[in-house]
Amino acid sequence: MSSSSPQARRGNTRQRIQDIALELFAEQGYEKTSLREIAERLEVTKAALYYHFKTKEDIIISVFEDLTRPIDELIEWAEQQPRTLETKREVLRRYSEAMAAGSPLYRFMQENQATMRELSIGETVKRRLFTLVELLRTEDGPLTDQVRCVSALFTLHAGMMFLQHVEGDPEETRQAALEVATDLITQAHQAS
Amino acid sequence: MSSSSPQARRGNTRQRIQDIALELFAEQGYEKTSLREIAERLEVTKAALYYHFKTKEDIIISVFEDLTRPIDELIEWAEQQPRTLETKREVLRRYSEAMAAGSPLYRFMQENQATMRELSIGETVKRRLFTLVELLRTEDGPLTDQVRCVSALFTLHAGMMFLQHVEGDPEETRQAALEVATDLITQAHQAS
Amino acid sequence: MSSSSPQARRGNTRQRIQDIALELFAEQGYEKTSLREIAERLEVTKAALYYHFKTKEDIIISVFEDLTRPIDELIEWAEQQPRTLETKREVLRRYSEAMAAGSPLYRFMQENQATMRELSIGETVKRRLFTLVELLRTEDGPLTDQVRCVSALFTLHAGMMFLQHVEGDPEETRQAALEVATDLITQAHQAS
Amino acid sequence: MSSSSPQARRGNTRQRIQDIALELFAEQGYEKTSLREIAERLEVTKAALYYHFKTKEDIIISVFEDLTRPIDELIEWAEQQPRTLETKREVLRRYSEAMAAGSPLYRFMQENQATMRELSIGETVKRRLFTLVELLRTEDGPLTDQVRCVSALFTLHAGMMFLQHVEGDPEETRQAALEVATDLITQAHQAS
DNA sequence: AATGAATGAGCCTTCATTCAT
DNA sequence: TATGAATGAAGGCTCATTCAT
Repeated sequence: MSSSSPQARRGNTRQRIQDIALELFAEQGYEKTSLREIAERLEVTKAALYYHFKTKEDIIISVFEDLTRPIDELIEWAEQQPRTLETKREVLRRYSEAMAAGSPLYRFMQENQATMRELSIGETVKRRLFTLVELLRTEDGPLTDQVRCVSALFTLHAGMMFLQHVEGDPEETRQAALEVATDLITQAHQAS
Repeated sequence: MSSSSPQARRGNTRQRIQDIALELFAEQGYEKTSLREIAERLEVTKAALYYHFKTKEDIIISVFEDLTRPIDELIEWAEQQPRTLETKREVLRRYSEAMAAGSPLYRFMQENQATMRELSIGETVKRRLFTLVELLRTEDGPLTDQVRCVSALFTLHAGMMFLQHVEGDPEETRQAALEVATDLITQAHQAS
Repeated sequence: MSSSSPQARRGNTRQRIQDIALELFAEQGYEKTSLREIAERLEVTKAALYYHFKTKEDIIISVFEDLTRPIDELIEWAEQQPRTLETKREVLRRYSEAMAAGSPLYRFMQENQATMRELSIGETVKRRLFTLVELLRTEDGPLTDQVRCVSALFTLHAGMMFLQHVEGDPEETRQAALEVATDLITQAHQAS
Repeated sequence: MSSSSPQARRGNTRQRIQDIALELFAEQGYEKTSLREIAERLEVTKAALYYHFKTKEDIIISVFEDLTRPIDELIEWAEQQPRTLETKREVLRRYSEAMAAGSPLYRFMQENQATMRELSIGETVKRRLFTLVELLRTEDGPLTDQVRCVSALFTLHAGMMFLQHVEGDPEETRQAALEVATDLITQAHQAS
């Protein structure tokens, strides 16, 4: 699998910490995962983690920043586009892709919302979500249409998290979720 | 709100523990809430908690059992009904109501999924969710329709959790979410 | 020496922690003394210390408060007396006695000044010392006389700390230091 | 003050380490100052410190040796002089000057006595102090006169440390302290 | 019905130090 | 003349839990 000779590990310890940490955080939750555990899996000492990251929180923050950059870029892009239906569809498409690419992180965020709220990145996540909704929704439309936009986003999440446990091919499921989500914003868009 | 004179508290300590515990668990998360904190808020000692509950987990379990009974009853009822659209609508309606009635618990479960998975009740929650989906969905329909059913459920959740932070009147929002969810299963139902 | 059967220790653990802690702090310094060490000497666990005190700092603070009360009382008393030479002599006399009574603490404070400065009590100590000087000195006298008053106080400290290592009978040394200190303030008092 | 361009720093790193270390040790205490902190202030790595000094203790020792040489020379000189009052006065004068010249170190030693005791130089300091007292005092005189000699030394210390926080011009204060100290040994000398 | 006192395990973090490069 | 990467030991502190009273 991954090379495990001490020489081969040189120079990429930081990356390895991020990988293992995310894996464990997603699997067991943030608070239930101790730095001891992460260190053991990497066959280094706890102190080595502190050479690369200032705190436990720092580890998840760094992973977060790496893996959510696409979302930031998506938002930046979308803010410059006209608020057309096609733009909204593209937003959902790219959002779905970004989630698929960083799926363990998104799973982590979904399942550790209480933790996220106390983390310094929690605020960022929240703001980002609101901005995204803002980009999808139609101002002054009926309440149900606002809900449909939020629902579209949550459908993508559901597609990633929940549905994967049930249905068959992940990619196929993701596409189906994307279709349903697109349907929802389409309804909302056309109503107004 | 609740009576706070020492005499008035006599005999209902168990209930008070459950109330405060749920409040704190929902607010700060399960692991971040210590028994010390709960005890302090109740102005009793930690040891007193152990008179009423065997473990920390026991507290949340007991709350869970009290507040999710309506869901169990809903499932029992639905399983005896014909799989008509009207039945499905009724399921959503009652599910939405149950969530509104025990909202701190549902918020807790949503925001502490990682924790729930390790708790003994986690399995129950999961099974219940699957059963609910089973009752809503149409077998052998296209994948998108299956997704729509799951999405309907998640829309109700979104209506409770996320939307409350944004829109105005909670009850109005809940109704809107219910309407969107009903729409979704209606589409799914009619397609087949 | 002290009773060491578990029964006999019941109920006075708090006191025992204070005693041993002060002893170790005075012997090895504050930072060099770990809670583990204190706990081991008491044959309890570290956690037991935390039942009785909120932090390590809390331990030394509580000892400090117990053992410096006489100084506070002395200051209160002195502030109500006329600023006569006799009053000043009495201040020195009682100060010397208070130090003798709580000598390990005073040794600790003298030898851990850098630490004291960071502790919350550091400020108190400093203020108290200034007040004491204020009570002894003669306003508007020549600078040398001000120095003599400070010097008198330091002579008492020297009598406690340094001289004990050298000369013979502690009590005799203390009396000698007191005499020299009294001489110093007498000179300062009469000059003006 | 000190040149800070990288080129200018070449070759005097050792000196810079000593300077910053002493500054921090005096400011925050020995144990509270970490090598990381020193390295950061110098904008080098911790490992660089180990190129110049074998251990943390080594740093303070080297500073100590540089700055206390005058005292050693003073003692050597005094031991060859007749035990006259004039000699004693000269001892105090030069001692006071040496302290003024290396004041951060002397402040450090005063405020970190507990630490000093564990350091290898602690013994040296103590021995030196005893020798100094020996040179000032009059053998076989009454105990109070012995105390006066010790008190004279402590007065100089007080003049450096404590009084600086209060009175105005440092140099003036130092002179006043020297005068009081001289008075004390004069009394002691003449009594016999 | 509840308290006082304590425990054992574990947590995050920091430190002085080392060594190959 | 220094750095990058890591270690071993320890530190202060918190937690869920227990039990005699």
